[in-house]
Amino acid sequence: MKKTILVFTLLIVSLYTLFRVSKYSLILGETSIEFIIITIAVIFFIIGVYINKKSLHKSRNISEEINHQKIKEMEITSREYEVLQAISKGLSNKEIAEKLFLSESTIKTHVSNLLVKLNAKRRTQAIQIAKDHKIL
Amino acid sequence: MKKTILVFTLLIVSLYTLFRVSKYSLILGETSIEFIIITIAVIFFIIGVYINKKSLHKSRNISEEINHQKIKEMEITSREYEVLQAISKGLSNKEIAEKLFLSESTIKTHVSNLLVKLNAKRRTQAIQIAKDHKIL
DNA sequence: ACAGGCTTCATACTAAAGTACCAAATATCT
DNA sequence: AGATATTTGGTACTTTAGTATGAAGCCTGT
Repeated sequence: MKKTILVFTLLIVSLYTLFRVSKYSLILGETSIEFIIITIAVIFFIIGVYINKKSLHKSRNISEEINHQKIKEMEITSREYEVLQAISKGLSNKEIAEKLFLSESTIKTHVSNLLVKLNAKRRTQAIQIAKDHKIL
Repeated sequence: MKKTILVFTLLIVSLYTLFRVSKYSLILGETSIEFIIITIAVIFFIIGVYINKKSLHKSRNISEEINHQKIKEMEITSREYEVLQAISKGLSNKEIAEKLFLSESTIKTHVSNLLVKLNAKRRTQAIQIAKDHKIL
């Protein structure tokens, strides 16, 4: 938000400056109209590229962000989500159990519940489905 | 390539048109210099946004493209790669076998070889490693 | 023609993954 | 405090995954 305001302020200031410069130049007869037009064109071309890059960058990150709303909708609990993340990293149930200081039985329970909630038959499918829903 | 040429051609034409219009307008005294500047600014701003969007789109796709070179380096054969893709979609060995009209034994062999080549212990880990190497 | 890699498949096995069902401790919310 | 959801864990079982080994047919380059 702050950046947007800054950019637009700079835009207005540069526009105003261009007015003054171009007018003085014309009155003094030193600069040709072609030069002014080219200058303006180049400046605003660069501004266009810059703003677009920024906005695209943001929207790209948003699209790759995790959909927390969807996690709630699917009724995936926080512990289950931790297990899901571990699965996507390629860990086995035993490894996940060690990582979270739990028994393998517990992990199996979580995984089983996850598969039902994600409507998956296997953990590999769960990864795919979770990524489709932008949960991972 | 063709599009780039088209865009630059349009750029030159529009620039030339602006020259003519601005000159006539000034001579005739009908249009203010401010209006011309704003027009040019807007047009080139839009052009900047457009070109940037195009180029970013291409570069983004390139960065997310599959690293075919890496596949060769890891000595993954074409059949093995097909199996790898199927694994990442969450299919079981049986399902992969049906999809490729092969026996489950064959798929198991391919998977086993894949795990060695990818230095993975499980198929889920293979997916993760493959994505890290931009093979998937 | 022959070596070498690729693909295919089988058997026999071990290891993980996943299901079903139950039970208890812990939070959480009203 | 009591209902509810979460988290944890167990047993017993079935299914899938993965390993090891061997073998045969098929291309490809020499």
